[in-house]
Amino acid sequence: ICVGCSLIDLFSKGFRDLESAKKVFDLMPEKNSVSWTLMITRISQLDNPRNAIELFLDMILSGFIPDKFTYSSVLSACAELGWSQFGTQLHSIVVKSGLSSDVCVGCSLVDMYAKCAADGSMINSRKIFDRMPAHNVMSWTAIITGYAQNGSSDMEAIELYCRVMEDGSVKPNHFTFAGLLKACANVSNLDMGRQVHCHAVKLGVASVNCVGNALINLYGRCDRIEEAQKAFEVLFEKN
RNA sequence: AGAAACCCCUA
Repeated sequence: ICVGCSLIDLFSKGFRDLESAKKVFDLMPEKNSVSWTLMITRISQLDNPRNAIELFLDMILSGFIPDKFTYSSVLSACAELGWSQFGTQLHSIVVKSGLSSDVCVGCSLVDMYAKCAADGSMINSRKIFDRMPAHNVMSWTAIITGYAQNGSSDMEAIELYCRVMEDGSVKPNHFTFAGLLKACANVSNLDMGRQVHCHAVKLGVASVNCVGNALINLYGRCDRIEEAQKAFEVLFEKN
């Protein structure tokens, strides 16, 4: 099984050759939840989340028990498709399986509800977030980005960021800043954006592509072309 | 041996 999994990873991640990876998977004499999850994840990333979910259903029908790795991967596929009904079903299975307290699974649920809410409501996402027993930079980023992406409660994203800073136990990363700057741009809050920009510089992530692009977007929207240009000039990698 | 969060663009 270990050799098969390594081959699947080599073909899919290494050579981007999903077909060969799938052949190895299909020919494996014995499978376990690791090999199933690996194949589901790679199909979701390199092919189509829809096919990943199909394989997940095959996994269940074949009698294998998904674990927290499987659920976070499938929830992420579901989020990408915006399948809210399926997402809710997954949520209830996760709860029944006793996996809902895992931080990765919780993070995936927060993200799924944020992306699947038809009306852009963050209510379900926030409920999951508030009930999570532990948080890390990813769960904070997931909820902040959730508020930033629907555009109706960007101030909440900013308030959550303030809580992260007060708390002090979690260090924001480039993903956090990208989402937060998007929220600032949505409401054209230049003052807040500049403060956030300052923090990003202090933490050394202002030149990371996604942060830099978010800064350019923010300053562009606020008609600050010189500042946008400065953000562009310091990008590590321009594309 | 496997999982989760990110900007802009594509829209």
